[in-house]
Order: sequence, then C-alpha cells, then structure tokens
Amino acid sequence: MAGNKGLTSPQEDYSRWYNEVVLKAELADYSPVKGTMVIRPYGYTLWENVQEQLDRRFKETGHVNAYFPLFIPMSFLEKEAEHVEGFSPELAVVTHAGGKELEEPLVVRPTSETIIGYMYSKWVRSYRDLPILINQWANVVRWELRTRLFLRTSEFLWQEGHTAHATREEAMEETLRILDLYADFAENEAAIPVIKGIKTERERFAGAVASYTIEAMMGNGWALQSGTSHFLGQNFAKAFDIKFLDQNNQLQYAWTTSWGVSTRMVGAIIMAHGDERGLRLPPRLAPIQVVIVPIWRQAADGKAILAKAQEIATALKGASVRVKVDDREQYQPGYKFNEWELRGVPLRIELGPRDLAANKVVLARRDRPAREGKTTVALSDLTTTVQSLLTEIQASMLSTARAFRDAHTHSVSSYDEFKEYLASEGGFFRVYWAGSNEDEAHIKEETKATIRCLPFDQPEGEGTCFYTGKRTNQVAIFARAY
RNA sequence: CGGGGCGUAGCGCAGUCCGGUAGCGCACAGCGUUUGGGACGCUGGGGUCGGAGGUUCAAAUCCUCUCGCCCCGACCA
Repeated sequence: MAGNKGLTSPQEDYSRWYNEVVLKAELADYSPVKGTMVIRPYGYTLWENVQEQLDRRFKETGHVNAYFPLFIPMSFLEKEAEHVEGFSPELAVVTHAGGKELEEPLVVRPTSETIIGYMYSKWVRSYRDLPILINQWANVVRWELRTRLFLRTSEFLWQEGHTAHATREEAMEETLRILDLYADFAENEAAIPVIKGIKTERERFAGAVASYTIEAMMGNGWALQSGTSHFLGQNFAKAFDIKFLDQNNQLQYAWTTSWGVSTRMVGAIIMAHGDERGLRLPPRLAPIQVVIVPIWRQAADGKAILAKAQEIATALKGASVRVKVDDREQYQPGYKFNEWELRGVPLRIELGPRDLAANKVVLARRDRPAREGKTTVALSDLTTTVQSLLTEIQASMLSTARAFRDAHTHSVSSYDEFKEYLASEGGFFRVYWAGSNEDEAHIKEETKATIRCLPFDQPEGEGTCFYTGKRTNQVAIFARAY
C-alpha cells in the first residue's frame, strides 16, 4: 500500500488530494462564510514559522513593523486609476455601521498602498525623512469568485512591505533586494526552488510600474506565484502627494515599493513537497520536527518506555529540536506512523522494548519511503544524529524539488509543440518570446497557460519566438498557474 | 453569472423511482483483550432527513417555492 488510507492519490486527482491533505492534516477548515477558512493550530504554527523567518530577514535589512487600519475610505482607492480598476471587482465595502448608513463607504483593505501612501504624505517633508521602510503583518480581503484553502481565500493573512525612497535607483534596489530575500526564504526555509523574474504587463500589480515575482512549481506541474515585489515608481506618490525637498531644495515626488508574501505560501509548501502519503514539511518550518512514538507489548513495558521517550524529548528540546511524544494510548503505533506521515513530520523516533533494552531507537525519515528511510541509532548519538538528519532532510527536499522542477521544465520551438507538451506533460515552458500582449492573451485563451515571468536568468544568444517566429533574445516562462 | 452535481448522525453514504414513521461503514463513549506499519469483541449515545408550504390516514420519499454547498468556465497574493 503506497498511500495513506483514505487519501486520494495526487496522481489521480490533484486538487482533491490537496483539499484532503489540508483538512486531514488539520492545517485548516472551512468556515461558514463562503471563501473563508479557519487556520487551525497546526497550520497556524506553520504560518508562524514562516512569519518568524521572513520577519527576521526584514529586520536584518532595516525594516520595522507597524500597523495600519483595516478600513480605508472608498475615495482613497479611487485616487490611483489603475489601482481602483484592478481591485474594484473584489472589494468588500462597509456601507452601514453604528446602526446607520455611513457618509462615505469604507473599503475593507484589499491591500494597503492607499492608506499608507496617505500617511506617508504626512510623514515625509525632507529627503532626511527617507527612506521609510515599513512592513505590516495583516489580514486583507479580496472577494474572490473561486476560492481554495490557502491558495485563494476571500480573507487571507500576509505581510505587506511599503517603502518610500528619495530616488528611483534606491526604490528599485529595494524592490530587488526584497525579491532576493523572498527567494532566499523560499529556498532555504521552505525548500522550494523559485524562479525570479519580472511580470509582463498583463500580470502586473494594479498601479505598479514593474512587478517582480518568485514562481514555484507545484507537484502537478502548475506554477504558483509565491511572493511579489513591486516597483511603484511615483504613481502612488503622485496620487497621495508624497513629496519631499531634496538636497538642492527641490520639491520631488518619492519613489515607492510594495511587496508581499501571504498564507498562500503554506499552499506552496503543501503542493511543492506533498506526496501520496500526505504532507511533507521542511524541517526548518515544521511545527513538529520530530515525533516520538512509543511502542510496547505489555502494560508493564509501557511505563519505562514512556519515561524514556520523555527523557529523549527533553534532551532534544534542550538542543532546540521541536519534538513531541505521542503518548496517546488509544491508538496503535501503525496508526500513529501513518498519521504523522500525513501531517508531514520530517523525522520519527520509534521506541520499543527491543530498543529500550539495546539503548537504541529507530529513526524514520519522512522524505524516504518506509523501510528505506529507517535507521537504528544508539541513544548516545541521538541528538547529533537528529540534528544532522534534519539538516540533511531539509537539503534533500530542496534538491528533490529542484530536480522535479527541472525535469518538468521544457523548451519548445513551436506553438504546436507547446500545446502538445502542455497537454501531455504540463510543467514549465522556457521559451523564446517576442509576442505581444494580445498574443499572450490568445495563448491563455487557447491553453490556459500564462507567462509566469520573464526570468532574470536570460540566455546569451538569440532564438526564435515559439509563437511569432520572430528572432529575439528574450525568454519567458509559460505555465498553467493557480 | 452560464453549464453540471449534491444536501439524510461529526464524516462518507444507502434508502427517494414504487409513501408505511430512518439505516450502514467510519468516528465517538464504557468495559475487556491488544500495541515493531492504520487491532478486535461486547455494550451504548447521537437525526427538526437543508428550510417553508402543499397532497395524503400516513412524506426522507410525491408536488410547489426557497436556501446552501461542490465541480467546470470569465478575475486574483
């Protein structure tokens, strides 16, 4: 039996598998309002670990956290033409409060560029007030038509960074610094390889001059935009009058950026690593890194084994390992093995009478199939072995994900070939591209694939556009996307 | 909003055609035996059959209206 009992195989029905994993692993549950979800403790702890690692990186690069309000005057949204056009279809608007109709409707923030722009205009007078490097952790609301747990919910959690700078160069540097930061997080914490690139006009954030993205490949070959960093130019500065006197006493508009990673990242972790047994969590983010499953035949053994399990747990905690002893008596070991595998715990310690007698334990790696992933280790070496195994699993998960992505990245030279491969294999398509906005729209209409980005990693030489046949030196990444 | 499907115990479903007063599996509770890859036995608790109205001696079942959810298409972190 390959998979977890009762779990749909990802090969058979990927989206069903995804939903089941989220629900059965107790990451989240549906909430009564359509399109909203409850993030359960296990899922929330995972999110907290994402937060912690991102937040650490923000602070290291000079950013500070603040909080801006949930409600935004409707008129603010309207100040930036593209912005309001982009967001108006999905706004939740409060028209009544305190028992009467409001004079001006309040928008529940879909993102906070506008209210933050408004505040920045109050705070900025001189080049000496710049840069402003603020991040906020918040919830936002976008009334989506089709929702999916973690990937697209009407309300979601995220961080949004909003910075203002004196020069174009500085703002652009910031935009790219954050993109690198996101990529570093994705690869080194989430073990998800990403492609850095710039969005085409069609996919650009409403109101931005340029949008940059990290794109990750999910287990079904689809792309997931996992973080974005926007260079906003002076668009919002002009809309909100963020002006300062420069060193030459000249009045200038500030240059702003915004960037975000959301709870969608949890979806990325699920889909980039999950398998037919369920979730596989990268050790650096896993709420539980090691689970200890005690095993005993006779009640008399139980006490000693549980005591030893606790002793091991204490030792591991002392070494900063997130460990849990599964001391539930109503479940058998086999059940627990499967359950913790479903929930993605990277490493399991099995401790039975034989082990106790020999001063050993069995270690089982989640990233390797049943027997292959099991080793026996002496108790005296346990802590160092666990630590090195966690490091190894983390690295192995990244390289496995990278190998998977590379194996599912194709380069095609004609549109027919593209369509054929997209239908049969899926995955990413790294192709020479000289098409127009309309060409892109047409391809999307016919194949549902979109340009995920124009990757930073561009070829040296020229090639022929797979769609238009024109010569070009630009490549694009096409894929089906969430 | 267009197309398709579904609402019966916490979950998954049967029962609906052909009306007779609700059942199965899992889960849950108690007791006992079990425990190295999803144990078993016995006992037990749990239902306004999505909602409202109608037909009928009698409605989960037939009729009318309604509400909600899921999947597929047009937008998005």
